[in-house]
Amino acid sequence: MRLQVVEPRRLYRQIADQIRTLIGKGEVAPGARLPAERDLARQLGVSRPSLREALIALEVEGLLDVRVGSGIYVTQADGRGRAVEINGASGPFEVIRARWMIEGECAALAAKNGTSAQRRAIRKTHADLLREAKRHHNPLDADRAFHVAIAEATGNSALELVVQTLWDQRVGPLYRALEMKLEYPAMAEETTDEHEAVLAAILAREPASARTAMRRHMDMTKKRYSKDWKEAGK
Amino acid sequence: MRLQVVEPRRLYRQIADQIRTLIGKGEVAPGARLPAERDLARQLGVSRPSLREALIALEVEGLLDVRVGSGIYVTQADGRGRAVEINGASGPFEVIRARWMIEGECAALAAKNGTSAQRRAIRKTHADLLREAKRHHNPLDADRAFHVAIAEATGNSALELVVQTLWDQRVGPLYRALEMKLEYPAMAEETTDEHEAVLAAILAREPASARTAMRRHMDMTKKRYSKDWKEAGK
DNA sequence: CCAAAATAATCGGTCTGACCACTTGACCAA
DNA sequence: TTGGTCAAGTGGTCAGACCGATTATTTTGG
Repeated sequence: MRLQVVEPRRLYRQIADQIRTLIGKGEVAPGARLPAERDLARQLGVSRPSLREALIALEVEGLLDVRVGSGIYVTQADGRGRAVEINGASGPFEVIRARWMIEGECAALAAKNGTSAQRRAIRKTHADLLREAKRHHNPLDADRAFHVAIAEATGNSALELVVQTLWDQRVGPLYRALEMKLEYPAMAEETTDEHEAVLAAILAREPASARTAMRRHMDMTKKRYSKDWKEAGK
Repeated sequence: MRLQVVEPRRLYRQIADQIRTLIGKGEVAPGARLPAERDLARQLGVSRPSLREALIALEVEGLLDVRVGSGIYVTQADGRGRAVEINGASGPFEVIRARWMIEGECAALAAKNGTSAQRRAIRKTHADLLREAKRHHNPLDADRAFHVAIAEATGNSALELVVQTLWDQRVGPLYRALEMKLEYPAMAEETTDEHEAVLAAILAREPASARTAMRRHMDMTKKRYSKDWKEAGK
């Protein structure tokens, strides 16, 4: 029996997602005015403070422009900015592809050359990751630590640097828009198996299966991204 | 007459600025917990909804991490990418090893997926490289351009970033000491064959031989380094 | 005595309702 | 036409309350 994970998701994010999707689909034209806060709140079935939190989040993201006494307007620079982002900073799928290649080898090298202390460090970061996920915290930091620990176990600090660099690429606005949609605590559930497969292969000192497990993790990550990519309505 | 537009800054922005400054100055350590919302609001002399709006703005910016029932924490994201650099830049041989792995695949991908325009760009950088070497100039910049052009031809900007990152690792003190010993103009002569083999394989669209040629180039580079390494007398 | 379970204190999440300040546009008067 | 006035609509802010989640503490059972 597969149960759906409950959503302890904060209200303002759900509201922001909804409005962001509306803007993304072009159902509200750039420059257009949104309904008044009170009306919007009533239509969405939420209180005004919650709606305001969502509006402020969208304002910080640069999607909305709130003018006192006048109304809430959709920023006009939207389409332009998105095109630049896609052509500019490394997109999520490019990063995933690169990580598939590089981190797969890292996992193999870690299984082959990692010292027992390094393996212990990997296990520790994995334990942290599980704990964070179980508490419904944002597991991003722990996830990063896990992958970096594996890279560290290759004994090659240049590879460690590369893994860090790629991971930190997700600071970009495109990434953030994507991850806003992802239900991290729920996602952590899905990734648990993949992470454990990687960990097990490294601890067992099996380079080939470590590489396979890591590549599989990347494939699944890509799949999760594409799913939300399409749902976001482009 | 030039007049300045008056700007009645909204409260949540003033609050967010104040907290952001605090974090920037390091007066609250990364990972540390902020006072409870009610306390913070009282200390700042504002209502809780206003404070919450500021917190949400900072959360969207990625500076804070709000955990239900626990507290508000400063994100640890700052400067963690520096860990490797601080602990000493990656050594030359580590970088060569990583480049062997990554640029080998890049060459294969470039041969497989590169557009004709990208291949032309690679050829141009190679021509520049030859010209610089012939004039006994320092060919380092041209060399870098050649490798980056190949990475660019993979069509994956993340890989391009990685190649640049690894190349730029040679700013470290260890590298500098090593390269001081290397007679670059003379070395350029040796590398010419290797570079041409890579170029030819990519232009011929033969992924396997492109990978082999690039790996051979890296092997030879490593050999040149070790030679001077020993000559330098440790 | 210790570990597990129940309890209490703390903290963020959300809502209701109210009042204030600003913007806008209609209307009026000079 | 010009300037002023005013009222309606809108965002800005506040106070207080209740809920659920988390965490530390106490109690309980072995």
